[in-house]
Amino acid sequence: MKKALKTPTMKDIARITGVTQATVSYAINDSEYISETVKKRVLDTADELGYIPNLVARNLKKRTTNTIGIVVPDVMNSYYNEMVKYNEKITRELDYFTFICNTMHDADIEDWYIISLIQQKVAGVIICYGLTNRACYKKLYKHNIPFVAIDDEVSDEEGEAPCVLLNNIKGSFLVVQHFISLGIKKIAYCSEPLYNMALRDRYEGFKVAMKEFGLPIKDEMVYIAKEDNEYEKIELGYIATKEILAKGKPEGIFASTDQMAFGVIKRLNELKIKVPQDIAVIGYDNVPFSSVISPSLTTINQPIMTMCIQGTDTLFKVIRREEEIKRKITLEPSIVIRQSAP
Amino acid sequence: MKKALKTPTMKDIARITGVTQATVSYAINDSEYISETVKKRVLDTADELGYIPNLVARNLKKRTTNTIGIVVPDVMNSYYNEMVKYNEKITRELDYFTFICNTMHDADIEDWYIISLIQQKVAGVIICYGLTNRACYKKLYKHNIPFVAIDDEVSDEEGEAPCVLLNNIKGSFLVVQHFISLGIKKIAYCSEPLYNMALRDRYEGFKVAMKEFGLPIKDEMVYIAKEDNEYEKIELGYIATKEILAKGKPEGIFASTDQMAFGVIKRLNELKIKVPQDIAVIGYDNVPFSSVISPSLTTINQPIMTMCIQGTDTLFKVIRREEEIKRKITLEPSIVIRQSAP
DNA sequence: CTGTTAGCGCATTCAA
DNA sequence: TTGAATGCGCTAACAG
Repeated sequence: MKKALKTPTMKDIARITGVTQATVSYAINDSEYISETVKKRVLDTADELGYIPNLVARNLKKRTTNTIGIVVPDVMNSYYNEMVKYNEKITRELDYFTFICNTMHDADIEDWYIISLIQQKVAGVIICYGLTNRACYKKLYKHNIPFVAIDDEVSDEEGEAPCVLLNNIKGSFLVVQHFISLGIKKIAYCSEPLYNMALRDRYEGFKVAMKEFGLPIKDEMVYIAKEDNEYEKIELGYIATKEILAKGKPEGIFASTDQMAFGVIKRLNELKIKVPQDIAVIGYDNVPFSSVISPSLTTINQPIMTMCIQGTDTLFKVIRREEEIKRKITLEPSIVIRQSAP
Repeated sequence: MKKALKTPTMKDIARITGVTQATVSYAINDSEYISETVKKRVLDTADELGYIPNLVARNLKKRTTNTIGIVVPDVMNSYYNEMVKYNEKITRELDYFTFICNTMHDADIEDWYIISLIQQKVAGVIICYGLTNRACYKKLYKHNIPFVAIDDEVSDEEGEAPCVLLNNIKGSFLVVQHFISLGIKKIAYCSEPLYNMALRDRYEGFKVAMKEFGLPIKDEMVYIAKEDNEYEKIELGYIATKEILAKGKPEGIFASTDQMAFGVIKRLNELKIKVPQDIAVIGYDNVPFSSVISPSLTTINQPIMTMCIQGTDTLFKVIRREEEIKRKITLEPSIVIRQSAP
């Protein structure tokens, strides 16, 4: 059990200052039961020694940590990393640390991370966009780790947990509605694999809306990717467009994520098909780039900041045992109209 | 000191199996000095109880942890988050955990994170794109936390550390060279604030190359943002373009990052200025979107994957005390020619 | 106010 | 091979 050079501990400070280690602890933790003079002496030598508290020891003693885990499919995806950024900020401001858990929708990686987070004794976990491996929810629940799910619903059987939900059904409805308001009825749909509830709901919402407006859904106008391990999301949209155009002539393409929509537009641009004149395109997520691409992308905006604030807020309430919340919050999306479907 | 419900510990397993806690430890850690029969009994009850080792305790005992910190300016930036993703992957495969430290170039946040990482007793730190607060390097060094700097150089005075460097001077040279090969001599330069070595070197490289090719650098053709707290990078490029066009008529614009280049193109598109016919644009970083935007972006490619592998590899060598490395690795960039400057 | 004491859960030395 | 004992560095009763 070799180890780095020793860093000063409370014991060292105690020895030098001529008090007990407990007294040092009081001083460091600014206890009210300690004289100013002793405190000053202790803190001065602590300073001199460059003392930095050992959180591992403190955590062991307190039987809890000031770390949380954030589980996310892919930090490289614009939509997901926005979530990471906001959450990191909120968490940091509460003096908590964040373990980043990038799962790539892989059930085994999810499992490894959840187990490891439990071992690390994290105070809580934020799960963004759902877990492929549903058994993981049970593990967290069983081991008493508070968690919130953002944009995914956790059933009571999997472990009661607060959720911040987005009305994805409504979002898809807004898309179809907008297409129709443009006089577009031949609408194609493309999506990455239906990994999580959000994607399933978007697809479901599309079907519901089409039905509601009395429009048929033709199989050849729907492209749901099987596996995307080999492709980037953008590439997926590109491929989807190829497939769709090979089989039919839509007037509008609804991509279930902006990333895919970028691929769609890329392909259409290459084919010199005019967007939106020949084919209009609508995405979903309103990632920063959607306003940069040309034509700029009409898309569905999600209140990500609000989702994070609500989610983190709820998580910390549970961590602090202020409430035993199982509340579900549902937020509403809105449509952002830009050039690709004006 | 309230606490969550108790989870089973080695002691519990010991009591139930009728052995000592030490024996349980042997079994769990697969020690060679334990009989198969006892080991099986122990592991079985461990399983039954759903035992999960407490890493906090283990870490305290071993006086080291299996966590590292990754310090990065902004996970929402495509260029930076690629680094996070690769590093997370490599680190996870080594059974290590990653604390994400998002600094937004803020010296205070950097300081908070570095101090906290020391408190958390991380095994090492990966610093991407440099720290604004140079004193932080000294702290890590003083507290004996191994670290590597990626795309930043750490002086010996700040604490000797291995670095993975990129030849940013060369990258800028390639840009200027390419402009000239296109017959473009009136080249404008725009950059976000010169936070780190990479950005300073790119600017420096631009000046050096211009000089080498005998071209003048006019003040009005250079836009270095002062502060960008209020703006997104893309917005910065947008603003920079306004400023530059107000003062002159460049034939080419060199943006020090792709993000800024996107803003440049956005503005030019709005003004119906044709890219590259009227003004050619070259970025830097080769982020995934650079191939998606239209016109697609000519840019400088950085071997990010290699940087991560080299960086992490070096860090873990130091962590394992295999070598006391202070080596500096320099990688070379290359130009990717696309439509914006064909 | 300060010292004494007792662990937190685990790994590891030394005996047996 | 297993048990007993020790301590990692810290917090928090409790006693004085």
